[in-house]
Amino acid sequence: MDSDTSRFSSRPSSPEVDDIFLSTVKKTSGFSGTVSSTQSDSPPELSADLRSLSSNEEDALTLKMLSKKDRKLLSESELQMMRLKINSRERKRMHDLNVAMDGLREVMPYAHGPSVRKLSKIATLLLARNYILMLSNSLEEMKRLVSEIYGSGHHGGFHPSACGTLTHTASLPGIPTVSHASHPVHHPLLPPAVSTAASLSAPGISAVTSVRSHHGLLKAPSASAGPLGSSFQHWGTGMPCPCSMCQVPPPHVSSMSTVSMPRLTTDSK
DNA sequence: TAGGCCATCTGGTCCT
DNA sequence: AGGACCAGATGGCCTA
Repeated sequence: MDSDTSRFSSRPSSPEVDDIFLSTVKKTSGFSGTVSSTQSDSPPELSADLRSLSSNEEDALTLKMLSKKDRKLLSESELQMMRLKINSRERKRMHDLNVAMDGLREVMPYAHGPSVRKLSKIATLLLARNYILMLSNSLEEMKRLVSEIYGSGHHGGFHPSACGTLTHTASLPGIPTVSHASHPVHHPLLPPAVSTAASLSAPGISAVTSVRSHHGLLKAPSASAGPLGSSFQHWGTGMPCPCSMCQVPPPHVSSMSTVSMPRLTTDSK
């Protein structure tokens, strides 16, 4: 957490500390509104701004910031440095958040590249949520099918739904080892399920365009749960995927899109 | 040009 | 007391 994440800032225009200081000085020296750091590109006259720090607005600002005791103990320059320190922390915190967001984008099943516009934050979160739901459904489907396959050949000796792992079958006598690397290839579900993430790249792009264009991802999730839910046409040669997940989108997906995230659908900023 | 997205500043609140 | 977290405000950049 204490790592220097400012190096990974997705915003190349992220200001250096000196620029931040200049922008803050610039702001507190007479400008009433907040000053975005992007405005600090042109270096102001630092010495002149420092001399003007004792303006009425500066005083009002510092008076609001601190208690009477603090006002007595701290000089204006100390208050200024404290404000810069707070700003720097907040900036770093947001940078860390952006780094985490970039990390999330990297593992999301949508096309990455210079020609593809980066997912917005809200689109990244929504896509990630749908992706997790889709993977969960894939896992459940796999469990169910494995249960059907191996459960029918034994006398109730296998209960994947209870055990929850595919590798459990390895302990059964006479049953070939089943693992993520060697699952049965005769069933149509498994290859698509494993390659689902890669095959969802195109839907990911549609998610981007959807959000960018008319926020379809945010306002009206379809019955197929948005870009991921509507994109289960990953089964080869244009034929629909035979797995039940592709046939029947889970109802809770769309419901959660609107119920569990009300602010996303109603908050218009 | 309007709207979306974003970074930053700022003050308030909560936690350790 | 200091730091983390949050939300509002503001302005810049970009795109349709």
